[in-house]
Order: sequence, then C-alpha cells, then structure tokens
Amino acid sequence: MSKKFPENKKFDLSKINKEINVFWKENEIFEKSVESRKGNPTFVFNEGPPSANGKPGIHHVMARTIKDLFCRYKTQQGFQVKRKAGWDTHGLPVELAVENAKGITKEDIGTKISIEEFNAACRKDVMKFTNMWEELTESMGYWINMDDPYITYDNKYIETVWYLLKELHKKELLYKGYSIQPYSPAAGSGLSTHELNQPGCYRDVKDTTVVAQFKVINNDKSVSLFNATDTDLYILAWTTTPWTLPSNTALTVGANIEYALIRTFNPYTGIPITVMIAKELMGRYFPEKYAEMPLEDYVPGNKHVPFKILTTVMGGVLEGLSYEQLIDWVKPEGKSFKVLLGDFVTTEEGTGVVHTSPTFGADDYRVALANDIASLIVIDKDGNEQPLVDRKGRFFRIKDLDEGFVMNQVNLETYGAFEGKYVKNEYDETKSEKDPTIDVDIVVQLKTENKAFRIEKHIHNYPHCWRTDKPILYYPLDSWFVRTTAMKERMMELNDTINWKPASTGTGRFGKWLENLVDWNLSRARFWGTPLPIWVTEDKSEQICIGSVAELKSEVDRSVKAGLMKTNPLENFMIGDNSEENYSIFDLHRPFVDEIVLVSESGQKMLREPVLIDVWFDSGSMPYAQYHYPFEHKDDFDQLYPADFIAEGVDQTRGWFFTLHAIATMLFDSVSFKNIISNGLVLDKAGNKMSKRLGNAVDPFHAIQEHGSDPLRWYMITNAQPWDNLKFDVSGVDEVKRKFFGTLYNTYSFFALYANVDGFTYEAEEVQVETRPEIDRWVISLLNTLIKEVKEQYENYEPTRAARLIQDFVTENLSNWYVRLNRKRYWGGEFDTNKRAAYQTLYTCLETVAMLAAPIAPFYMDKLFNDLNRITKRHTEESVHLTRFPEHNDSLIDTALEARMEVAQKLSSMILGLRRKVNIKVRQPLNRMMIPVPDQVFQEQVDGVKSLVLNEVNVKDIEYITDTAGILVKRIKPNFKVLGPRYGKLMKEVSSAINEMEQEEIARFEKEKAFHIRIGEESIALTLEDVEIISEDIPGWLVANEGAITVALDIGITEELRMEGVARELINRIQNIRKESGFDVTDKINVLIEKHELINIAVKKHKQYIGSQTLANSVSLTDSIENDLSKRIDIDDDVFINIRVTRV
RNA sequence: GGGCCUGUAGCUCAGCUGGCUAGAGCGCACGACUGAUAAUCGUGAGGUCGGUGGUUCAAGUCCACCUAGGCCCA
Repeated sequence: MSKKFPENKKFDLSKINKEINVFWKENEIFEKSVESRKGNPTFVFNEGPPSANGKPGIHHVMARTIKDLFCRYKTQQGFQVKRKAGWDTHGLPVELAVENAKGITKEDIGTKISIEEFNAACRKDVMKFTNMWEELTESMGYWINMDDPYITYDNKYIETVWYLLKELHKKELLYKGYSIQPYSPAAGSGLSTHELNQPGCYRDVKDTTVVAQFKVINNDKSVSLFNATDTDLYILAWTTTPWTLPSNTALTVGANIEYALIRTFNPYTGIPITVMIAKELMGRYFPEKYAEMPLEDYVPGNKHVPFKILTTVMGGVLEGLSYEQLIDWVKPEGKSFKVLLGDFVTTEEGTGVVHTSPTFGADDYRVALANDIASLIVIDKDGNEQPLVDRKGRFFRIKDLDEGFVMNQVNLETYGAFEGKYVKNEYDETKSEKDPTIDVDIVVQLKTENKAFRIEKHIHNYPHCWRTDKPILYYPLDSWFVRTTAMKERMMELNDTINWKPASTGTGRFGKWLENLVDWNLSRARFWGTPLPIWVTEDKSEQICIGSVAELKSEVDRSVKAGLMKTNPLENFMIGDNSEENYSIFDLHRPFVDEIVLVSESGQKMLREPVLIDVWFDSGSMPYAQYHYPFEHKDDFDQLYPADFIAEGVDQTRGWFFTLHAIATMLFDSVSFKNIISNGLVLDKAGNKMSKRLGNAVDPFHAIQEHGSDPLRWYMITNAQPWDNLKFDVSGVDEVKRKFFGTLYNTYSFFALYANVDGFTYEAEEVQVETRPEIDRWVISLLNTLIKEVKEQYENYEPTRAARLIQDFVTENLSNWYVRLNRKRYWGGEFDTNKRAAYQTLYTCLETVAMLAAPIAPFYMDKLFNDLNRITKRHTEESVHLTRFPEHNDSLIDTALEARMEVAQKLSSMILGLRRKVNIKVRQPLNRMMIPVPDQVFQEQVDGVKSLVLNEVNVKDIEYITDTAGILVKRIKPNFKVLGPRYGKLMKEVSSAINEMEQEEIARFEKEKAFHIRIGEESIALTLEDVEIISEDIPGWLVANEGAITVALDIGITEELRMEGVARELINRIQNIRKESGFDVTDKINVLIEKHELINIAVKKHKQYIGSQTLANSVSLTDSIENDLSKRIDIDDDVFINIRVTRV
C-alpha cells in the first residue's frame, strides 16, 4: 500500500459528499457510531416527525443540520445517541390531498367512497414522498435511523396514544364540552389552535364594517337616560362581521369605561337621534369642529353632522338595559337583548361597546353564559339546535329547518331574502371577490332602516384555513377537551427547568403562552387519524375510555356475551405478543373502531364518540409511542426518556413543543426535553419568505448537488445564530466554500505535497512540544485554546460560535500565519528535528480541526481525517465520527506566547503598510526598524518574535528605543476603568487635565512615576497605573501606530541593500522560469545570466544565495546568450536582460 | 391589541458583566507576493451603532417611549 497522503488536483465537495456517503454506507459507520457507544451513558434525542406527504424544503436542511451536529458531537463525547426517525401521517392535509386526487369532497366519504377505502388511500398517499425525504436525509448527511421509523398510523403507535388518553381520562383531564372554535366551512372541519398556527394563516383582509345603532327601550332602567334627551336613544356598536348581527343577543360594555350620550343626526337618513359611545372614542365619529355647529341648522344629506354631548355615564350603570332586536329574522328563546358587562371590552377600537353574538364569538359565548343570555339558535330538520349559519357557511335554508320552529320563530318576510346565502363569498363557488358580500346587503338594509351609523371598509387581520386558503368562521362545536388549564402552574414550573435556545423563546413566547393557556381542544370530525377511544351510552350517562388493544378485546368479549356484537374481531389477537404479525390483524382506525359496540356497566349499548383526536396529540406522544411504551420498553424507559435534546423551527412553539410538554407534565410530571433549540426561518436573500408561489424557494437537492452538503451546513450554522432568521444567499455558500473549505483544503494539500516528498508518516518519534520552535508552540497553544472553547460552545448549544471559532483558526492562524511563515521549513533542507516538528505540528492541527468540525461538516472532515489517518494510523477508528472528541491540554496553552505573536502580527502588518505607503517592495531588504518600548515586558515580547517579524517584512534589524530623550512624541490618555469609579463626577475634568498635559510634563510623570493635577481646589495624585502613555511619533521617521504599538521604518536603501534586492529579484525570475518550464520542485538547474552593469555585482556577491534558493548548481554571468534558449526578463522598470535556465 | 425576536459599513454578521480611536468577512478601489498558484497577502475608502429621551463621570451596550421588519397569538 502506498504510504503517500492523497493529493487531489480538483477539490469537488459535491463529489466528496457522494464518495463519503458510499464509504459510510459500505462500512456502516452510522451503525457503528451507535453500537460502539453501547453501555455508555445515553444522550436522548427525539426527532420531530415531518409530514411525509409534503416535500422537503431548504429549511429542513437547517433544522436537521442542528439536530445532526449535536448528535454527532455527543457521540464524539462518548454518549450513545440513538436516533429514531419518524413520520407524521395523520391529519387534514393528507385527507385533503386524497380528496383532491380523487375529486371528492368530505360529504362523499362514507357515501360515494367507503371510509375504509378512503383511509386506505390516505395510508398510501401519506408516504408518497418518503423517497425524497430519504434522499435528502442521506445527501445532507443527516444521521438518523430510517430503517425502523415510528409511524403515527401504526397500530402500536396508536395503542400508546390510547394508553396516554386513558391515563388522562383516569385523571379526569379529558372532558366533553362545547365551545366556539375556528371552523373552516370550506374544509368542513374545525381547526385546532395549532392549525391556526400555520404560517400565513393570518392575513389582512378588507371587509365591510358597520357601526350599528341598537335602539334602547325606554323603561324603568333607562328612564333617567331618556330624561336627558328628546329623541330615540341608540347604543352604537361596531362590527367587522355584519353577518353576525342577526345573531346578536346582547351588547357588552366595560364597567369602568365612560360613555357619552350625544345628540346628533343619523348621517344617512338625517333623522335626529341620540347615541351612546365610549367618550374616549368619540373623536373618530364626531370631529371636534362640528361640535360648534348648531343642531337646528343641520340639513339632512350634509356631510358635516353637528353633535352635542348631553351627559356621560359609567358603563357600570348601563348593565341590564334592554334594547330592540336589530335584525328580526329569528326570535331567540330566553333572556336576550340586554346590556352586559365584560372585562374584554376595550377602547382601542370601535365604540367601546361589543356586539355580542354567543354563537360566533368565544368571548361572546363566555359572557353570555355567565349572564344567562340566550344564544340565537335555530332547530334543524333533525331536531338539533344549530347556529343561524350552517356547516357550509350559509344562512340556514328554510327547507333545512324544522317546520314548527320556522312557523313560530322565523320571520319569513325578512329572512326570505337571505336564507341559503353564504356569509363569505369565498365559500360560494358562483361568486368572485368582486361580487358584493352578504355583509354589504345587510349593511345597506340597516342604512335604510336608520340602524347604521357609519359604514366603512376596514382592513384587518383575519385567520384563514391553512389548507383551503379560505377564511375561517368562529363557530360553535361539540368537542372533547384536555383540561390543560388544570396543570398550568406545573407546566410553568417545569418549563423553567428547560434550557431554551434562545432563552427568550422559553420565557417569552412559550412561557407567556403557558400563562394564558386555555383547554386543549382535542376533537376533529374527520376520518384519517387516531380515533378517540371513548365509547358512550346513548343517554351519555356512562362512558369508557379504552387504553389498549387488550382492554378493547376483553370489552368486546363482554359485548359479544351481552349479544351486542356477533363476533370479536380481535379474537386472534394474542395479548402480550408484540410481534408485527399480531399487530397487523386489525386496524385501529375508522371504520374498524366505529363498528365496535360495547356494553356499559349497567348493560347499556355504548357507541364510540365519532371523532378523531388532534394530530398534535399524535406527535406529542412520540417520546412514548415511538417505543410502544408501556407495552414495550417499560424497564429501560429511563434510558429513553426524557429527551436531552430536541430541535425544531420556532413555529413549533405552540405545536410540537407544547404538546410534548403538556403530555409530559400531565402524565409523567416531567419535562419532555431538557435542552431545545428553536431555529428561525429560512428566508430568501432579500429577507422574504420562501414560497412556491413567489418562485424564490431554494431547492435543497439542487443546492446540495451544486455546492455539496458541507458548505451548505457550514454556511447555515456560521452565517447567523440558528434562532435568528437566515437570509439564504447562495453566494454566501460559495464564500464559505472558498474561504473555509478552500483554505483548509489548501493547507492540507500543502502538507501532503511536502510530506510525500519527505516521506513523513508520523512514524518517527514525536518531538516534545517544549522543544519545538516558538511558532509551533504558538499554534499548538492556539489549537488547545480552540479545543477548549469549541467544546464549551457545543456544550452550551452555541453551534454558531463553535463554527466561527474553528473557521477563524483555520483561515487566520493556521493558514495565513502559521503555514505562510513556515513554508521554508518544509521545502528543501535536511529532514531534521526542526522539520519533523513542523510536520507534526501541522499534522496535529489538521487532524484536530477535522475532529472539531466533524459534527458540522461531516463529509469533508471525515475525508480529511482519513486522508491523514490512513497513512499515519494514529487512530484506530475508521471514521472521524467514531473518534473521541479531542481534549485540550492546559499545559500547552501559553497565553504569553499568544500575546507575543499577536504583537508580531501587528508589527508585520504595520511595516507592510509603511512599505506600501512609500512603494518599496517587500523583496527589497531594508536595514532597520525602530520600536519605542514603554517597558521591559514589551521589549521581551518583541524580542521573542523578532526573527519572525524581520523575516516577514524583510528588514535586517530591530532597534529598541527606551530613552525618552525627547525624540519621541507621546500621548497620554486617562485609564477610565481605574479613574472612573474613583473620581465619579470629577472625571470629565480629570480627563481633560490629563489630555492637556505637555510633552515635558508627560516625561516628568514617567520619570517620577507620579503626578499631581489640580482640579479646582483639589489636588489629585496620579500614578502610572491611572494613565496610558503611548509613543505616537518619532519626528523625521516613517511611523505607524496601532493601539499601543508604534513602529518606525528606516527606508534608506544603501548600495548593499540594493544589490541584495536585485539578487532577490533574480531569484524570483529564475523560480518563475523553473515553474514555467515545468521543472519538478526537486530538479537541479544551471543558470546563465547575461551581463548588465546593474546586476553584475549583485550576482557575484550573492551567487551562493541565489544558487541555494533556486537549487542551481551553477550561477554564472556571460556576455550574451542566444535568444532561442533564453528568456528576456526585467529586473527593474528599465533593465532587461537575457537569462538561461537549464535542467541538469 | 398582546408576547417574543431583529435593526451596527453597500451586503452578511461580531461587539462578554457600560470604559479608551466600534470590529471581521464579502464586495469595491489600489497594490504586493509568486514552489500553497483554479492560490495567497497587504493597504484604503466606507458607520451621526433605526430614532428620541433618560440613568451615569462614561451608553452600540442599561431604562422608557417611538419607528421599521419578522414570527407567533388575539
């Protein structure tokens, strides 16, 4: 086998990606990374299940990079990190996709197509993009076990979910209620708050709004108000949904809000009226300037309507007022049309009076219930109570209502024109956006009836169904709830123990949400999902919640015995047998469970509640259900739960994060996860949201193919903190590729090139670090600091900082400084200890970087590691991902040395800057530079790096200036950190006194090490610690200064220096010729140079030097050379000579 | 309307517990280097740190309000 480090001409990360993937697969590296940690402590990671019926996007690469890198890191730390993939398979999106594909609607399910058929189609459809997901997973290098994923539709998974539900039921945390919920008539489904969470649900819409006039009835309660006026009295209430006005049964005011009675005119009819409105909000409807206008001058139709405040009252005294029904389509039964008090009334908007329709508003429902106010309901043909709007989103058709009800309570005359009309045009296929809405019809009618005070268009934020894109309604629905409010306090307590990244998401977004928690609405009236395992008797007096297949089997047995079922479909189910076969003889979905009839304690027939549960409960159950707990893994569950780490997008805060936390708190009194990163969004480069519609979405497959996964991952991690939004710009990926990977690769190539020449294989004895040259010890010191800090950042879940540290080390310290300054050590010369140290040092740096960066850039780092390790065999592991994370060695960290080198870097940079200023090439040697040294320490620092600096900037010597004989111009600055606390308010004056010190005073201060300044009456004693004195200038010299360092350069070029410069120019030209001629790095040459007065002396004098640098056996001068064998070169602007270079 | 995040150079981002002349990369301009060369390096221009007010000897940093953008929720 070749003992050479691989050298590749091309650097193709995308190709490396593929090669390494093959390597991983063939050698089962992922499996080994888990297996090899067997018996070690576990690091529990839980994967949030993606929905397999959607295609993966670039944001998945982001989230999965974060997940992957910590799992890899923890593996390197020695933990066993099991990673089980999962699929979220239930829910509305799947159903809608199938409906779409089959061209059916919800109504057709159970009629045109059986539920069984439909669910079979869902089961198939949901996994349709599985291949794509697997491909992405592999190509991006996301290590997760896809062979045995948890699937939420799996019987075992469902069984665990049932178990959890039963536990909730036992604790009486599961109950049936009725509430106003977001409902999508277009989808025919209620929406969970989690579904309303979907990005883009809330959208600005323009609706017709109306301030309606509710006519107060003059009675005992209101008589005092009527005494104040001579007209009818109206309460003004504003609504953005006029279609709810026919369902109005109350008005709600704020007890502590002041309301004004205002005498004015209806602007549309011109009829004199008195209206009531929150005083604070008057300005919107009654511009101050019209207050002056005399009421009696008003001419109907005039836009300027005069008004006059008659009196004001507090909302509290309005409670109990009666008013006339605004729209008399349907008579409500029970107490109605009263003024109520509510704490949700504000004076932010509208009139300070809330139009209350208990069937269409959550607050409305609550306040009505508390005050015993009736809802406006109708009775349908089946005798059920319904709101005025049916499930399709239209006013109930008269033919769908109970005849008796219509006769007694419906005003056919007024309702007739509206029955069957959709309340939103979006629901009506025959209508477009441009058609007038039902709101307009209603409002126009009110206008003619003197019941509308102000009509206007209003833009507001309104939720839309995330799938159909159509507006939702708030609608009364029966539901099963999880009583999350009962555990609110505990959830908050446990939340405080979770390490959130960023912390603000935990305390703010999530914490505040917990504070305002409402009960979790669990029911979904759909088909494809986990069925609610609750059976209820017809009279609803008895119920049972089933918690396992075994329990179901025995309950069915009872039912069979009671004669309610003929046979037990679970007859063949073997209790306790967890095999796939045993669990595949039935299907816990509908319609299987619907067909099961159970018998109650008292012998009554029980039917299943015909609902499914919220899919979020499925995903929140994954920590348990993925392992079929407690039916399996009961004994080792403490090894699998709770999770040490999860990560998902911040949009999951109220989704998955919440459901995990809620279930864990309620049933296990535990957190579900200890550390969590919620990452931000991936936006396009302009900061816009990516969407298919806009065509700005980045295709992850294409991006990986084009750039390779590593640069993509590295870019995503380094560019912004994970929790900030990422403005994704491919040019940034390119930059990362060039800047970081390119540099690292170059550094490796450089190493490989010379290591191969010299046959370095790290076999020879390790050179003791203490005996290595200073620059080696410097880079090793930095490397150890790097190891320490990178580990800290990973441990703190700060991947961005870790990656930036690594990148900085590679590009700045390793490549730009260490390798650049050390190049000469690698080429030519003996393979002595010094050279060995150079190789070993560079090798260690490369190897360590590979190990540190492996979690983030798993492909290239594995290649780098193996390219190195295959030759040296320093590690027995066959992949970097099987190695242990490097440990830093404190004794190798030399901060003084690091500081010294920083001085060297600064000095070099300053000198190069000076050279540039006066246009002297670096190749031209200069005699000396001078550095004022304020103290011994600094001089020692510079001395330590003297040769490096001199070499780098091509200057012969450094001269230290310690004498303050007056040649140096100094600057003195106060040390605020020391003086500030001491002198407080005096600081300003102290500071200016110090700044105003003369050169001579500074010199005296330095000499005496103490100084007194006068501030008014006070004398202040200063020591050298209180100030900073910097030499700023050396008159007559070329000077640069940066921070506390000042340097001067002697730019005089003597003849001798000039000759040396010429020699260097020659060397440069000869090297170029060597290269152009394609000579090998080790080829020996002969050099023949045409004479020229300007170079003759230089050549003679530096013959030796030129020869050694260019590997020339001979360097000789000649009168002339035949042109065809020579090259014409320029040494100076106007000096051209011929030169011949031949290989020996 | 509420909660949270973000606003620093043309772009992407650093800037820890307040302290001295606010930094880096990219881009741009200019230049150097030339056996790491489909590389590398240097120099320069470019900022009223979103705005206003406050606390403080001292504010990019702390506080209040405002403003713009984003996410989530009403």
